[in-house]
Amino acid sequence: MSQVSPSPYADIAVGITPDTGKRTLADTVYDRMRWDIVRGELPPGMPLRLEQLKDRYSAGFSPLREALNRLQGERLVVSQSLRGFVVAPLSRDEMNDAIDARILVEGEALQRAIRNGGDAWEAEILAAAHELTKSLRRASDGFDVDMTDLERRHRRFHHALIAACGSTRLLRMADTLYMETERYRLTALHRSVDLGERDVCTEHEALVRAVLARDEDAAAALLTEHYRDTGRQMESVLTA
Amino acid sequence: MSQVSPSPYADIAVGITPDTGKRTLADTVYDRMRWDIVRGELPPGMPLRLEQLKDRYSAGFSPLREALNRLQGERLVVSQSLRGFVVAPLSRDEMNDAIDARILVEGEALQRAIRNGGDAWEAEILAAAHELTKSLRRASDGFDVDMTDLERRHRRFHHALIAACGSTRLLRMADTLYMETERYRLTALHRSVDLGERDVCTEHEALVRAVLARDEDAAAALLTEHYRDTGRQMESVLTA
DNA sequence: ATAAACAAGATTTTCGAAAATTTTGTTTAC
DNA sequence: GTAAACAAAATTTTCGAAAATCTTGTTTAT
Repeated sequence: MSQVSPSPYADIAVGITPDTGKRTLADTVYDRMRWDIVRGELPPGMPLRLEQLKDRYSAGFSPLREALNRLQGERLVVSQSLRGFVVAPLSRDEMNDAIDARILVEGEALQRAIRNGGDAWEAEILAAAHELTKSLRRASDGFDVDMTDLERRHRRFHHALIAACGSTRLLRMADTLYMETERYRLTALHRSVDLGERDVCTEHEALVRAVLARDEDAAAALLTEHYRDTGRQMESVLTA
Repeated sequence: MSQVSPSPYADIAVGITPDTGKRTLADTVYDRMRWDIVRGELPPGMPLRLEQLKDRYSAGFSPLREALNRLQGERLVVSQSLRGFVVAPLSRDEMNDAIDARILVEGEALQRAIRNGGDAWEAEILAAAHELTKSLRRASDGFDVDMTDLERRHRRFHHALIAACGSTRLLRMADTLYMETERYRLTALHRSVDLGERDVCTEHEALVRAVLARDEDAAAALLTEHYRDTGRQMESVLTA
């Protein structure tokens, strides 16, 4: 754990980031806060007091509130009128609900991508898989790996698989669900639960093979298994 | 078209409305604006100038911006940083994407509800169906029917079907997608395209029968057909 | 002791002015 | 005539203070 790199999610559509490169303060705060919540820097259940956020993000009330309202739509924060915002809590039930939804949405998206995807899609999958594998192996060999960078690679891979699905909605739902479930994985990692026992790289390879072979059902099944396995491993971390 | 009744969506979870009955100005504006967009009072593509909204909703910049940011998460408005907000445009592609997503999400939710639902669930479906049918028949008999009330009944019915699915996420996605597709239906109605040719009530009845018979596949198929038919009829309204 | 009533403090929400940025229109240079 | 440069107007975004509401602790009455 090192480096300074910012959020690995800066490109996510859910974020409603602009087409032009321009960014408002609210955009930046939104992005940073999202990453802070996903990685657990702002822990589940923490009350988000405006006065504190003001210092932390060097922003006034308006951009902060703007960011919080967006985050609410992605289930990363919850709010009660007149009683402010809280980092959305984590629970086993919520996790399983998120995983099930992810399997539904990404499963469908993957099948559509397999039907629609072209050469560029295949190429990007291979590129993303390679980049991820390298980082993962380096990490399991005990080297120091930049968490943010690893997370960026991880997301790039999962995004690449379904990128050619042809549906903006499915992609956006997948992005949202990715972040929701990632909170659990990163929390587990942080509490040094070894999720590394499995050979994730091999699972990824099998998935890529099925995808490139255009085997819809096999690919969807592998994806489902992949998520369920991860889910099972993470259940141990959660008390409720 | 008469009455004054407010938004029929006041209860929708997506809206992140509070547990307590309290409401902030932002909550109210959000709710009203959402309904204004869905029913086409604020037409697709319309730029949402803060100064105008200020008068229309009697609110300052803060609650307006808050509402707009939430609406953005539901794809009812789009924004470009520093260039403000616009009512999300309507297009055939978008409509079909929304319908497909709805079939995926509600299909799954319906199947789960059929597996989990109890007596109260069944009862609520019958109640909602009855209330909707009455209003629908009254309308087709040429009587004057309150649009907002009809819309409330319509949503109640579709919500009742999947209410017992056991997944907060699926319910929320369904709510969002409901509003997105409803924009097309209401726009079509407004341009007096006759969507009334079909006997929607009969379709509803068949669906209810399959659901109560706990026939997952038949119910999902009927739901799919129902949405696809409606979609086809609405395509005519759209130029692109 | 318990509960209602009240006051003080903390926090959220709202407002309107100020700052920053985009848009529109005009002028100038080539 | 066309395009760059600039100025004016319109608009969004941000700020900080004011208003509204919730929370906590104390007092008072029963």
